[in-house]
Amino acid sequence: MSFDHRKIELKWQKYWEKEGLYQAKDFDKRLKQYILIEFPYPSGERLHVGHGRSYCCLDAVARLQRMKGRNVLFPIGWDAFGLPAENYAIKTGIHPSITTKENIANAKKQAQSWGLSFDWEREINTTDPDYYRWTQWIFLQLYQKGLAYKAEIPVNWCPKDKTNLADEEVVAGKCERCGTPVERRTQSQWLLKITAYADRLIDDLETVDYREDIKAQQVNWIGRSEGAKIAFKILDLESKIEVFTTRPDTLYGATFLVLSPERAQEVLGKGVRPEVEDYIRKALKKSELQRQEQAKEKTGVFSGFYAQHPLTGEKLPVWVADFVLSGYGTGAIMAVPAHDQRDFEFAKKYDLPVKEVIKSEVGSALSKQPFKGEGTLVNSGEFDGLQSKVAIDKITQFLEQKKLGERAIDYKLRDWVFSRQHYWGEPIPIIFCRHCWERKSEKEQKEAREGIDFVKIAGKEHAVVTVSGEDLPVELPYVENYKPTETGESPLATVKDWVNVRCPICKSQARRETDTMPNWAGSSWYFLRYLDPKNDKKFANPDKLKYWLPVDWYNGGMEHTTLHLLYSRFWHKVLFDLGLVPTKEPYARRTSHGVVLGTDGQKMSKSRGNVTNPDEVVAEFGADTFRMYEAFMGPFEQMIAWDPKGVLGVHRFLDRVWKAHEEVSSQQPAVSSKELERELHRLIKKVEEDTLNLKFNTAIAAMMAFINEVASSEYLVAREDWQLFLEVLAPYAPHLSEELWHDLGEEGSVHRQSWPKWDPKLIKEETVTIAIQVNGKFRGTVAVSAGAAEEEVVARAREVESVKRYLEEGKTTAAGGVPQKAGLAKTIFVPDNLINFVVS
RNA sequence: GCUGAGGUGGCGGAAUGGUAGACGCGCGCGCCUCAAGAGCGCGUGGUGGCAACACCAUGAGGGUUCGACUCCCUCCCUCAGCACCA
Repeated sequence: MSFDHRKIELKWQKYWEKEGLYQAKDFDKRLKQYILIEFPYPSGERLHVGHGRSYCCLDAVARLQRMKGRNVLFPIGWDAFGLPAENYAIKTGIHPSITTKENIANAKKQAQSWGLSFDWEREINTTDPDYYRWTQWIFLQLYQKGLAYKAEIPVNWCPKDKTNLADEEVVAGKCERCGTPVERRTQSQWLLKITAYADRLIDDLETVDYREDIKAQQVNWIGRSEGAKIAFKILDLESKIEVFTTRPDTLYGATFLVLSPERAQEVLGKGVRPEVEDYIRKALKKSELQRQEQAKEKTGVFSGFYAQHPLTGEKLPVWVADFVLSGYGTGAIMAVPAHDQRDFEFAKKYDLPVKEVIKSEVGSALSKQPFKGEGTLVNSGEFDGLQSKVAIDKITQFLEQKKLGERAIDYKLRDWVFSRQHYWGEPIPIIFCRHCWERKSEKEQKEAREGIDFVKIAGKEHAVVTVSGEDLPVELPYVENYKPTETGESPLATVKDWVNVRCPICKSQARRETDTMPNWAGSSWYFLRYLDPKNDKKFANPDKLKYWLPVDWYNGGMEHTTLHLLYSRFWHKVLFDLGLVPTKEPYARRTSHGVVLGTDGQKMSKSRGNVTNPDEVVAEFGADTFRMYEAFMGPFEQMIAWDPKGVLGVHRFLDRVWKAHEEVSSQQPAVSSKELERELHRLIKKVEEDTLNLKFNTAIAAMMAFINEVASSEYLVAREDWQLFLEVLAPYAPHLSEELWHDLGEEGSVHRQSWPKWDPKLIKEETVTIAIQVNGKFRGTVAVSAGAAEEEVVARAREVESVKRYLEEGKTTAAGGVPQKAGLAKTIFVPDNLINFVVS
């Protein structure tokens, strides 16, 4: 008969909670193991099967590690600031703090119904003032270190969400969240200087265990390239244009310069020809997306100016074109049409000269396409004949000597735009004070203007003053209207008695920063707060940080590789530099679970109607079935479709375990067969190894095979052996294994047992089946005692009927009936495994 | 274009130098049953053959090896990330 999960699951969940089974102990002598899953956003949609994949599988790991004697920390919390709660509030008028609370309560109930072994004592919530107090505090550390600054910059503006976005949040020119094309706007924004950490964010990847593609994505995103900055003098203007290139070896091939529209405006000023001004104005109005869409056809305009080639002195025309990006390098390039695809296309279109300076070995057709590779320099004065690699060095050196240029490294990574003009986020703990500004000496004001310590409000300069530590948190005030504004001003600006505040320094009337932090702020350090969630003196006790860090295993979604993962590594490194955390890297190991697709193989979405609700699965089949299916459905790191039939298969397995238990416990005293004992010990080894190597699917497959074996052996299993099996099952099916464990009359929890030790002697078979090959082709098997010598195996194998005829001299082989002489050339013998007769 | 991961039965997938297809789904046959959509048992890569058995088969082609899904080379395709990044 089938077991009734409803009768057992709640019972054991309550029991575990009462026993405090999953509480991590600070400073315990056992080896620590910090297992982390990305904490969920508590949305109205509840937890979905994708959360289940991550949580259920890592829960099995946590449970296994506990049984292996580790002091396991497996925490959870809520990443609760963000737009959905705010949008919901705008629609319904219900305050986000209320919906957030409800959503958390619901999600928590779900997580508990899955029997996850989280340490609920350490639960955190990023919207809790006791939590975001420290988010604000860390922001102030960044500010004081010069890593946070406010600047007028072009930002990515989403007209639908009415907010600006970090570069990382813009995908193909569209808002990552809602898909609306992003506009360019100039706004005063807070930025975090993540670029200062670019090198370390790349280099330190060497020290951590992340999957290849995760590392590659981070490296690509940061996009470091080495080259040189070279200065070109503009004739008739007292200025220079600096360009960045990774190919100084092609310098002699530069036939014109191109400025981005943004840079052109700066360098050339107002007095340019009308068509140039017109081009610049139009280009600046284009959105990111428009620029990308028009990328196929390059446009540009001659500026009317010429620059001087630093080495040849030639007159090079200066063009303005929007294929040159303002945000990369210096916003200006030297165009080498002979050796760069884009420059080539541009030169062809506007009939600009193409000058070959790199000869390829195979010869090239420069009339049709540029040669982009490395080769030997020609037409390059004294550098002729050098190889590209050498020339890059020599030319750069030469430029440095003549003070015409210098070695340079550039990154695709931009500083992180950190302020949002929204309600539901952490207030940025900054105050702007006019009086403090006026009190400054002229020299101080000049320094401030050159630095970052001032802000213009309504045309007037204000000093930037930090909220002092004891005034934290700056609590988010209650507002009537959460709606973001068209102007991009935060809704907080309307809360007059919150905005107007006494300056903490001079006590005069000042105003608060009304922007809030992006939803990535709270998640950038949450794994630290789990270590000491109730500390009201520090973000965490240093000794606890020392004991628990780094996170041993962090699992989460691939979509966070260039967002959350990069941001939190950055914050951690800043904290490390401040001596506030003991490790350079937060996460020793990072894995990513594959996305769970709908039953139709498409992304799950309400509009497609292919969403599986985990609660329904749990209600019908139980948490153990749900958990095991999540782990069994396929390779953990691979995208995979939800299959209701597969759920059924796992459920049948658990039924068979239940049945086996009844049979086994009614047939006592029984003795396990040698064969079964061997299988059991192999199972222990396999489940342990596979679980730690995230091969959850094969771990479960092995358990299934074992139960099939038990059934075919008439359930003759010794009670001790059955107990071992229940212990092996426990990490994956915690409720059922606990029920059956107690049914055997055992005291205490199965989850408190130590993980069974597999016996290497038992795993070895007494008799082994040797595969027999002739010329590498499988022809039969022979059973011999383990460790049998080659001579014995050869002798036995030769007698096997299916093998014999391939070895007899002068006999005809079956293949095509061609007569062959079978002379034995040699034999390959792999002990306890295989014998291969090589016949000529 | 660059970077990364892949390509194995009807399907999800096992096996990283040694008997390809574990385990699950599906399908077929049988048992149980008034009857099953439940359960149990057996079978299940393809081709030929009554059968024993043989041959073919891991995207394509080549190579290394006694032996290749696995290692090397060339090519094709799929997925993911980035992309006018100079």
